[in-house]
Amino acid sequence: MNDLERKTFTQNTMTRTKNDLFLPDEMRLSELAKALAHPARIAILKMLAEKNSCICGEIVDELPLAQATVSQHLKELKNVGLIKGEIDGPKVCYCLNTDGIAELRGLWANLEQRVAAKICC
Amino acid sequence: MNDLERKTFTQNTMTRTKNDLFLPDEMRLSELAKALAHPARIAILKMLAEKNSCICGEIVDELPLAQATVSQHLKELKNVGLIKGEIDGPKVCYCLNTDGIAELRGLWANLEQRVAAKICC
DNA sequence: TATTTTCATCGTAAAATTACGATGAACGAT
DNA sequence: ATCGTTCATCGTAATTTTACGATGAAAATA
Repeated sequence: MNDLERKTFTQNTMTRTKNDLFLPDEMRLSELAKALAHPARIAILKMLAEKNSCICGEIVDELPLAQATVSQHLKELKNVGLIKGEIDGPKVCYCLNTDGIAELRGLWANLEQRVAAKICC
Repeated sequence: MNDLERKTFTQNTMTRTKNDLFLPDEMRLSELAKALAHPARIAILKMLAEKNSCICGEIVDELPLAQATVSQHLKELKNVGLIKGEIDGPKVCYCLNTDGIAELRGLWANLEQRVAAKICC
């Protein structure tokens, strides 16, 4: 059973038992959270929000990381759907992906509502 | 320069240059996001939200993971401040940590506002 | 006291993440 | 056509994460 098959199975049943794995929303939110699980990637999102869009070189210049490393972080953000990249001559213009941001907002809002104002034992 | 020194340095300056690292809020949000970066830990938070509190054994029973693995996930959630654990005889009662949840809500809300409604290049 | 239950920790293996230099491809400029 | 710039990718090393069986500590129970 590969990842796709497992995901599909989970989606079809919409239940979670001992032998099942996790729900689609849990999987997706964890993916998006993983994209935020490094300060450099958060810094990148903030830069793109401030400047609305940004060529790759500017991002590299502002981060304390090598160009190859920043490129790797950008790739992760793009793969998970939080940013987009558009080739502009020899440069690449990155910007926020509204759809991915909205998806993250929704999934987090859902979890946030569940965990709001709970009292401990 | 160890982690504490680096964090203190970053906090003192509150600026980010090529030779500096990341801002405290970026570091902290990435830590909290990392705690959400696994579907099992999200499932745990949801369980604790539903039942308000939960003994460790119930969590283990509902997750498709071994007891040792679940205990490790619980430890990570506790270390980052999202849950608390209280010893109750031979069992341990886990519950959400309101402070940690609130901190995550605040940090995410801040980032969310920045990235809201941006248009791509 | 001996036994059972509950859970954390240890040890360890496999996989993923992080980081960087080196290389190469694509493009504009000379 | 050649050169410099820009950026992705490759290869690789170090670290971290994930997972589980085995073990041990603590408490209730027999």
